[in-house]
Amino acid sequence: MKLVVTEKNDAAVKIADLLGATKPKADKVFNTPVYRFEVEGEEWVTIGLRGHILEPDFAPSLIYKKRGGWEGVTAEGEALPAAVPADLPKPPFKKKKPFTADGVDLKGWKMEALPYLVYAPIEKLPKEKDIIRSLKNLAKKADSIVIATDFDREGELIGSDALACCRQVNETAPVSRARYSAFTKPEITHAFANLVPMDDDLASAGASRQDIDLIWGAVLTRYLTLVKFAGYGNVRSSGRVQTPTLAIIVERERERMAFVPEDYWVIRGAFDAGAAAGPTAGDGPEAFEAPHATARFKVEAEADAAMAHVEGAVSAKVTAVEKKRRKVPAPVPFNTTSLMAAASAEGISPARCMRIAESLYMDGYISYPRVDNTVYPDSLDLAEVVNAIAGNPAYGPYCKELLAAGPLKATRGKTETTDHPPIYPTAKATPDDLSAADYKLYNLIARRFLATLSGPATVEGTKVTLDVAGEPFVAKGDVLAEPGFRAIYPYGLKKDEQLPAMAEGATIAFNGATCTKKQTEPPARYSQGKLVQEMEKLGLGTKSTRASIIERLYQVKYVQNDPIEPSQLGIAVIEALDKFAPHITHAEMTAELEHSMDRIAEGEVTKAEVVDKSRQLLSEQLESLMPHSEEVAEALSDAVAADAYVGPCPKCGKDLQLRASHKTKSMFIGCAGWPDCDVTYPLPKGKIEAVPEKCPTCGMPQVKVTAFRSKPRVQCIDPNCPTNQEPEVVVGKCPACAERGLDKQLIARRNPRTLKRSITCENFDECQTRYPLPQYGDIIPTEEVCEHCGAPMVVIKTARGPWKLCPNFDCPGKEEEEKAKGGARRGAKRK
DNA sequence: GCAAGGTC
Repeated sequence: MKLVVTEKNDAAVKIADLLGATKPKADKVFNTPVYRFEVEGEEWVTIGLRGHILEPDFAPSLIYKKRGGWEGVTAEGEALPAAVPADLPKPPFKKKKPFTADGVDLKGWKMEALPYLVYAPIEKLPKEKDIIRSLKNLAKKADSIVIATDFDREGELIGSDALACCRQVNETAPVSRARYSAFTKPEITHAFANLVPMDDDLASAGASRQDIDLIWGAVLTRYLTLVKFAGYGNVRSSGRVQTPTLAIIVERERERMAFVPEDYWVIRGAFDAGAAAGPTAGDGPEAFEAPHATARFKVEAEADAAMAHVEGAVSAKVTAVEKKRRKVPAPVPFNTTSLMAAASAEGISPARCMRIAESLYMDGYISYPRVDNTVYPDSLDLAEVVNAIAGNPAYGPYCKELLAAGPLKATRGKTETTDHPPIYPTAKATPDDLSAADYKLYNLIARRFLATLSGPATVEGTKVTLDVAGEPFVAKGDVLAEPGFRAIYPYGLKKDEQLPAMAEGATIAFNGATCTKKQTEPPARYSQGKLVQEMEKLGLGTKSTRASIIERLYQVKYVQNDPIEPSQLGIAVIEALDKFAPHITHAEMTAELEHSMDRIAEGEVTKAEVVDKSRQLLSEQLESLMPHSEEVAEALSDAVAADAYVGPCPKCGKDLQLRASHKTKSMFIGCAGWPDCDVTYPLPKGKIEAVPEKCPTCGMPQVKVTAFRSKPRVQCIDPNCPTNQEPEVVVGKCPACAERGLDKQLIARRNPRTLKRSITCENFDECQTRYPLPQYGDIIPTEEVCEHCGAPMVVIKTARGPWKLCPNFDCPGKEEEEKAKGGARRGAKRK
């Protein structure tokens, strides 16, 4: 039997389909799907891994022996050579942690252990135990093994790990490597007819990346976390990719802080081409505004002079009319980065974009979403794809036009790789097939695909120069003359700015001018989409990891909001590392690593040499960091306090801070003077941010509250402040009391202690009737009563519009509603 | 309790 090992299940399916003389039979080994088929009478089986199946970790201890010096020990008790320098101080042999009698405990997070952790031996541990079990089971029976993982460095490493697992149970089966770069019959057939040996050097290059990432990440993360321990769950992480990424964000923030705004003045004139002289009503169809030809006056006196010149003028002369047509080229095919950037502009974060894309891919709606390629391969039948999605009525007519216009020709991007095709739709979907968010992304991908097959858009630009008492004004208008790809791809399209028709030499009405003082703006913060592009430019992360790395920065609270803003903690981490361990804060570390890996792959250096050199460098950086621990600790705790600060405590004057309750995992405001001062304030659900402005009514601090899917609102932290008082609203009669012949009122009110709002019976003690209410929105009673449970219906009026509901959570009507909704939408079904 | 890289 021939065993073929691929990187993912999908690849195992495709290879079986393409090579099998017989139709492959889907089977399972334990819980892992495998595919059996025959080639020239021989039995073949393909198995898909799940990416890396082994994971590096530190061996549990580092031992110093009086004879023989340092030794690493793996979990199995095998001695490993560790590149420990001879002059590394001997650990104090105490029976106390972190140093055990045997040596240094590498699993315990102790500051004193860090210099040893740098040199800790690393072993590879199983990560996907189920898959490894299935793989070994097949390998035992294999006569030969073909490693058919992806054709890149990580693929070689994944394959080499898989082979190591196979070798544990089968030492003799011959092994070869299939190298392919597309799932097409000719490509796969060729790869299996021309098998090559495994490239151990390339796999070593990948393994050195793993080791270096682990060592640097673990040492610096533990350092930052321990230097000012803030309780479990407060990890201050650092890594080869995330830290330089954070540094980019912090650098932009520094530029913004250092920015000195400059004043400038803008003059805008009001014109009306419908009349020969002003003043006119100025709101007719031919009225328009145009700025002075000097877009920005840097000197106020000059702006004043221009204003003085046009003062009293009632007409303007059209001195020039210029029309220019320009072509906007159709966009190029989507790869992962450009998809994330486009989705980010539509309000979908890169991480969310990739989660949705993964699920669309798994359900067969789009092609493989992790690609660098931006050129459709020749093997992709474009017309077939167009036909496949034409069933969506929103695309149908456009698809017809495209197909009727002759052979399809697609735009090409700059990156051409052969691993996967660019991202395109693979099946029709309509808003009824998908949840709203899934469809939004699908729609973007489908429309982008059609746009890449379309012609350019033609924009007609009109530039009209006007003269008002010797002062030049310039009116500009852009109109989409020929939509081209814009007919199907409206993303990022500017609205038409149509100027009224004007002839050169004509006189039109001038309705006066305004002069406005403005200030130059600092460079903008990065949006998540822009940051992904910047990371790609700097070689930070990969198509598969960038989104999750940005998400990680949010998770550890180094950054907040979108556009991305660093927290004080994020800034402090970068400042500390920049000062004492600058290597980790720069993208060059990755560039150097890439270079070293190329050399390992070429056989010029060994993995051990590269990793040892990196260890030495880390050791130096740690040595410069350790003596300044007090300074770093103080900077970090000051930053954390600054991030949490909301204002002064009214009782003791110390800082009021945002805090997380350990018990309920919710946020509240507490005094830094606790336990001496017991002042606390409750907070509503949602994201909370401190704002500098005090409450205009009572002078207490305020917070910005962003509840789920609603607009942010600023509110006073004091529940007793008049601004937080809501009138109690009588919404109707209590149905439970009515049943017992009592006439009791149901009242909507907010509990000042918990801030929760509910409808409660005035006779609650006896009848226990209470209905929960949404946190925000005005409550408006109605005369109606729920047909299912008899509770009074209420209308909630929010910014998103009013909606009527039965407040009873257990109302039998709710279940029916759920049933009616359920199943129709995939998104609802999934969660 | 760490990283970054695959993939679910």
